[in-house]
Amino acid sequence: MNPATNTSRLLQRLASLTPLSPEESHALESAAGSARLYRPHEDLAREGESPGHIGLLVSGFACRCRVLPDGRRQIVSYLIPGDLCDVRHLLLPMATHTVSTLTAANVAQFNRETLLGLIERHPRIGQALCSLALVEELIAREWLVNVGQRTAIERLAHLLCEIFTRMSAVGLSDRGRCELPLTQVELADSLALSTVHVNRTLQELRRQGLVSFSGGMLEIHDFEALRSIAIFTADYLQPGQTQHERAQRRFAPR
Amino acid sequence: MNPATNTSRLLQRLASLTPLSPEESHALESAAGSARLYRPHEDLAREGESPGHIGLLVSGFACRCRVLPDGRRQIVSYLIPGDLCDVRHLLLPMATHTVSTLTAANVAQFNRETLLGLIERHPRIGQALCSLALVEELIAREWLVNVGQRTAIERLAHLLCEIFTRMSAVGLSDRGRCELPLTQVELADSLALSTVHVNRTLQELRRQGLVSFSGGMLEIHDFEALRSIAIFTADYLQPGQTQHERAQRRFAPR
DNA sequence: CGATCGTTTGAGTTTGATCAAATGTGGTGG
DNA sequence: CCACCACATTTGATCAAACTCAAACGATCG
Repeated sequence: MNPATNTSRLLQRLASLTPLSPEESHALESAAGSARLYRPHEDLAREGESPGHIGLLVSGFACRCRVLPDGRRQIVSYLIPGDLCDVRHLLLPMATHTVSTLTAANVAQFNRETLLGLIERHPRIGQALCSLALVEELIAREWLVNVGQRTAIERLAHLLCEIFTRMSAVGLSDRGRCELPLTQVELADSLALSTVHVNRTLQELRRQGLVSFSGGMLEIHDFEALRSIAIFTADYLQPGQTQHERAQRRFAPR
Repeated sequence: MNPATNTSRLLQRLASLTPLSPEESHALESAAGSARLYRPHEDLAREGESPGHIGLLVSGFACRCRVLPDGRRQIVSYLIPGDLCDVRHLLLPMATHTVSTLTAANVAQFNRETLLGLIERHPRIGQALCSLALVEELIAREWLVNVGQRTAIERLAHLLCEIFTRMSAVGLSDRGRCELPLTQVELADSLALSTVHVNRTLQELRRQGLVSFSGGMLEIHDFEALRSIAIFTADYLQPGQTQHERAQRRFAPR
């Protein structure tokens, strides 16, 4: 891992969806504003507002969530380094979800107008960003399947597989381990389970020797077994790959 | 309602997101291939395949769903007239969901290359289509909140509110009524409930005098009450509107 | 050294699932 | 026109996954 620039993880992800020329990459890179540091549990965007810039999570974790008037909360996605807070605000003015940091986080800002101008000159960049948004949609759909059809243990296993795979894709995993600074309350709000049940389900995964999860660190001891419990496939995370490429890498992603 | 052309409902929806010039509209209109008629329960796209064209549902209903290897099925969205089957295949080659008709359906085909060429000449069209995809993402997220946080009766009420609002937006509702050719099995697979429970929940909505639903026709007797049970707001369906516009129309959508 | 936050454990409850069967409702073909 | 079939809806009875409530335990921190 070379020392990451603000945009390097984003570019890494874009490259796997829509190949960008060096100039295009560079143009995007230089459009990024300097990063601002946020503290844990600060809001990056609030439901109903229309921010004038697009944030790029450089480091740290954040989540996107919706809260019903009576307090029920559903986390609808996690943001990891390299994720854009809201590509959709380029085109749709109003935020329909709140985005909050989970940990301290560095967020680089793209000015909305600057980015729109950039896309006009480099349509490929627009395509790439749009692809990124489409992948987010696939993830949202997979979460729906998860919460709708899988049992508690399958759900949890699936979430862990997904996050680990995404972390790996931006070089943030190492020998089966990655950072994962989530509390059981947050897991519960993601999986639509109670905290108590998440706790027991986690214990079951530990008991089976599949994962360790404590101190903000996730370690997967047996990815194949976890994946099989979860009925997880990474297709939806790498929709740019053809079947053939995927087959070749089947045993590679660690 | 003037006699609808193949693309008129699509154009109607696009107009509310990204204003298109008459030329742009016309260009898009003439890019549409002739419609093909499908029978009920035919697949328009299959998981894992990469279709060479983009379908536009001209009439009829369809659904997008994922099936787990053991048969559990989650419907992840409904397609109504004016919806594109898969904008995302413009950029992402592989289908991650199966799309099937629910009723007989007319589907106009856009050739993928033609449409990409069109977008190159008219970037605004690209923007508009991208916005459309973003709205689908918002819908998917709302479904996640629905299945994750709402009770059975809230879920069902929410789904009915959503579909009715979408049907209204393309001129397919009339005095509180719209077509809705879904079986209770399909409702169950959308809401992550059992058929039996959907049946009982529907009865409860009927008992409260809120809706009628039979023979493929939905009638909402008290939208306000239904909406209040569902904790429904249409924000996510009309994200192009500013707060102000929405306030003005609050009492208008019928 | 309390205070706060997160995790863990136990006991009882509820929502919605499952199973099984009865009752419509169209369609088809004799 | 009726017998039949497939499919959808409805009802009843039982069951289980996950929830709620309550309390204890454990870290971390000013």
